[in-house]
Amino acid sequence: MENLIPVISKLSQFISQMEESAKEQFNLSSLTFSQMHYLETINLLINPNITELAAAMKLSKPTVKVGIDKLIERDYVFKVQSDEDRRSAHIHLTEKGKLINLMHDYAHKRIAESITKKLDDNEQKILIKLLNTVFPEK
Amino acid sequence: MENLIPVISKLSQFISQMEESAKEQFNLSSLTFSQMHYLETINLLINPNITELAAAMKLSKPTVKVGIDKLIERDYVFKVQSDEDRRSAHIHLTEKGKLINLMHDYAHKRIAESITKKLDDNEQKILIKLLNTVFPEK
DNA sequence: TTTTTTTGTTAGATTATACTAACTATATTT
DNA sequence: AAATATAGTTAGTATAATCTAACAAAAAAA
Repeated sequence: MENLIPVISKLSQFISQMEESAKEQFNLSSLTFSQMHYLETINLLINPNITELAAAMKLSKPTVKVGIDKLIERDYVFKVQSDEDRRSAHIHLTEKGKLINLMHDYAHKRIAESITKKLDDNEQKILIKLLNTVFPEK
Repeated sequence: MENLIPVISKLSQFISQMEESAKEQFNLSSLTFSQMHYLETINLLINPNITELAAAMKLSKPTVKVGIDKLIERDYVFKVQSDEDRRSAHIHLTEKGKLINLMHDYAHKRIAESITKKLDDNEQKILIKLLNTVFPEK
């Protein structure tokens, strides 16, 4: 296990670098970190309302309200009034907001490319098998 | 390669989660993301001056000056006047500031543990060997 | 059908983060 | 030695991010 730690450290740094550079390439540098965090959490929770989003992000509801208003103004998200509960609205990502997913996908693809470039076909197969054991599908 | 992308995606998310939970455990939740970024960059550049730090972070010097003043006030960093150039000072992490390194180390250890837990001794050896091929020492 | 709870909002305040312009002191170049 | 450049600071400003308190409207519980 001790031998694994340093290489995890490098892997972790490498992933961060690739995510950072993907962010630049997708012109998402104008988003603050906080705004990225909103978009990522909305994506994760799948169209949450303000209350759910505030709980997940450990922020007050007024804080989240203000943050979402700004993201609406800039066309990253929109609200859909709920049918079941007329007080509530679900927050959705716009096409522009979904760029954040494409950005992550792109980063992951680039990371996968860098890795496969250094391994032959057989090694690649073994690595994929091992990682799938660690992170099983579903 | 296509098979590698989804598992990279999971790995990337898992690493983020572990870093986040390590941040909480090290009582670094009171630091903003921006402040974490200062500490990480100072660590990376090894005691930079304000000008170098501003360049690396793509921020103006007055912005960085204010940010560093706050980190000094909270005892995360300190300045050491340069001998060669009396205009300049190097920024160092305090023991409290170095917590950020311990935090990352801890996260990496936890990640390594989770991975080894799912693999037998032989599989672990192979994984370490493959990752070392991808990220060679030095 | 009242009462209570929940969702979201408004208002008002504080602190963090960022900028440009202008300045001082020191180094470097001419 | 004088002119220019560099490191850092100060001042002033704008916007982002956060909070608590108080409220309206709707839903749920009594």
